[in-house]
Amino acid sequence: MGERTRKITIKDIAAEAGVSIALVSFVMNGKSDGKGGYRVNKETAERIRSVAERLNYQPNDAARMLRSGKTNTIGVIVSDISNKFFADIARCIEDRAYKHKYTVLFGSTDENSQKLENLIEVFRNKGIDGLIVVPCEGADPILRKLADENFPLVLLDREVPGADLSSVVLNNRRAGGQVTEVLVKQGYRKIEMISYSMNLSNIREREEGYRACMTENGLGEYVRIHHLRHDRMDRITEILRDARERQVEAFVFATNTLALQGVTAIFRQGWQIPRDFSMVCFDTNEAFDLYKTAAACVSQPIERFGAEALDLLLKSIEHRDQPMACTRVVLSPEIVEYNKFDSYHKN
Amino acid sequence: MGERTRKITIKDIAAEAGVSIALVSFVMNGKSDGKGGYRVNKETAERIRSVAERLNYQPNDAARMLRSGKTNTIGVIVSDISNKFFADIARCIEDRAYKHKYTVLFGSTDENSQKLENLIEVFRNKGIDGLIVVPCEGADPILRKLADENFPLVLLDREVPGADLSSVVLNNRRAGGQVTEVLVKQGYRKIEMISYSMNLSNIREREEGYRACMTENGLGEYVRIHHLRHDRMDRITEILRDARERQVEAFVFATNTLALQGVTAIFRQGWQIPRDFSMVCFDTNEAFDLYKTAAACVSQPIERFGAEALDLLLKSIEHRDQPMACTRVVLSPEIVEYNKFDSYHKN
DNA sequence: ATGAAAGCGCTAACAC
DNA sequence: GTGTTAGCGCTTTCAT
Repeated sequence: MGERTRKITIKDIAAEAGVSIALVSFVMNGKSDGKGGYRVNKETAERIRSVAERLNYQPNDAARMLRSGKTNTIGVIVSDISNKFFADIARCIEDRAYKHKYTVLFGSTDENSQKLENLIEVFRNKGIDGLIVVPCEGADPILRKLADENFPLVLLDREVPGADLSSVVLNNRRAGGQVTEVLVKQGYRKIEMISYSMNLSNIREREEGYRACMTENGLGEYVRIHHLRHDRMDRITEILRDARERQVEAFVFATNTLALQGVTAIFRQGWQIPRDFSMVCFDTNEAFDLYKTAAACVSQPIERFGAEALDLLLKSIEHRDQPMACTRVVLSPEIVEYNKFDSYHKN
Repeated sequence: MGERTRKITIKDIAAEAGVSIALVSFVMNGKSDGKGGYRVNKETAERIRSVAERLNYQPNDAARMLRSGKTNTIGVIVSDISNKFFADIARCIEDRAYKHKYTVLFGSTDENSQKLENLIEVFRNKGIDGLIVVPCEGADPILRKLADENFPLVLLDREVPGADLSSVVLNNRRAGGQVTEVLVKQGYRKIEMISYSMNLSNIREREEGYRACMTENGLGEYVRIHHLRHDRMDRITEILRDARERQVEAFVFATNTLALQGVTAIFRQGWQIPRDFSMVCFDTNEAFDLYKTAAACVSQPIERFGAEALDLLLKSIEHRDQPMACTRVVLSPEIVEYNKFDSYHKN
């Protein structure tokens, strides 16, 4: 024990099997079967394979990469990988990528475009074959540059308006409208929205949806969207206090994080839900789920997000030579209503 | 646009600066400053650096790795990266690793030792310099083999009994005892534990802590630990029904996942907390936090988990030559009590 | 203080 | 069908 066992290389296999390293390489890459133009004797191939097996041969990815430029590695950059929504998607992507023999590198921007740029640089040095990105504010020029190089790239969750980039997003406008409608149907009128000040496509569209729903229901006069800076979430308390005075009845939270902050603040004030305020939000969490805090949540198809993004990326990696075809996948939201009369917790 | 701009290599820099590639390499690796034995003319070094900057040189990690065997990449394998506890730790490790110029590869075992083995193989082919692992059942032989090769390895959250491996774990026994004690102090007597059947060091120790606390408080006769298979969580409902009949008063849940399952099942039965049952658990979540569902939670020092594990690993990578020093870091739990009299939600 | 050169392990074009 | 060989970009020893 403690001995370093030297790594087995194709050279060792070649020697052991009494063939050339080229043959080993072909066999190990499955290029021995007709198509590639190279046909290796069936028995020879079998012998090579068995020797490789016996010696427990593991190809050296660095060498392969240096030579072929292919790494079978992709990068996934999200806002915050510890955020449940992104963590779940990341997990789906990882599992699916693994099946395709790809390894995934993860990174978080914390909504900072400088970090995004750094991460992309690091990842590219690692030789990733492609990239899935949740763009943050200010990401546009960075991503455009990538696209101009024809680098395989897929946007997730948010888009870069005006850029021809493949993306997988939710129909946020519809989701925003439908979730607002739940409140309207329940008879609330003074419904306001709590949102981020960040200029992100998904947020803007959710706001659009809210606004449209309100207007269509003749509640245009009550439309009001509060914009929070994500680094100044504490401001939410004063917004809520003010809202309470203005007798606002319900809120649409543009993200789960906002909703969690909001509900926490509401409880801290001694107010209750839905006694003092009603609410709906995007995505769910243990609290809203278990206690039916929200009147409704937008449920996003996590698995499809991951699957579609990865498939799109792999396709784009496969066809790097051809001029990039840009596909836009728009997923449908599902509205989960927590009917208060079904609630475990009688009000 | 659309043009592939060929990657800049040290060769380009050398040509542009009118020096040899060796010199460029030295300068880029900071080995020009006295110590390495190689001293490069200050002006030459400056010239090289400025050319590299101007051409936006990015070293090719694959080449470097092939040549030097060092990748500046580590692997982190947990049970499930989408689990909040692990996602949070992963994020800490990633951030900290990044500062040390390391990249992190993540993987999930789903408590399956076969997956663990596969992941380790894939990661090793990628040439990772070291590994942080949350061992699952059956991981022992796999990890021992790694250790025998003197491969830099740090265990996280759980240990492999009897193996001399570095690890960062919680004082689970103490945590289990202290959190049980909260219930005892509140006057509950028929306190049972809901745990996993998996043979994991952390789980076993939490059970120990519960048992010890009960015994010390003269409640030994009530000690009862229910073991659930993690793939048969639905069984929890019948356990709860039975417990209700036996007039069990409170539960200690061995993990947050178990607690969430348990509380969900309790609510489904129309029972309430703490009216019908009281509970304590490990880690927290939005629901327990917001609604003070649990009487108390064990709070684990997430950041320290990540930091200690990474530091230990980096140290072990640095000293690969020396016989592995095995360090065991045991972190202290913190008990967060949700005093029901402070609760926002009057019972 | 600087340069020449030998590979790391692998792929793929080409020769036999 | 199989073998030979030229690098991929980099680090590092040894000359100069």
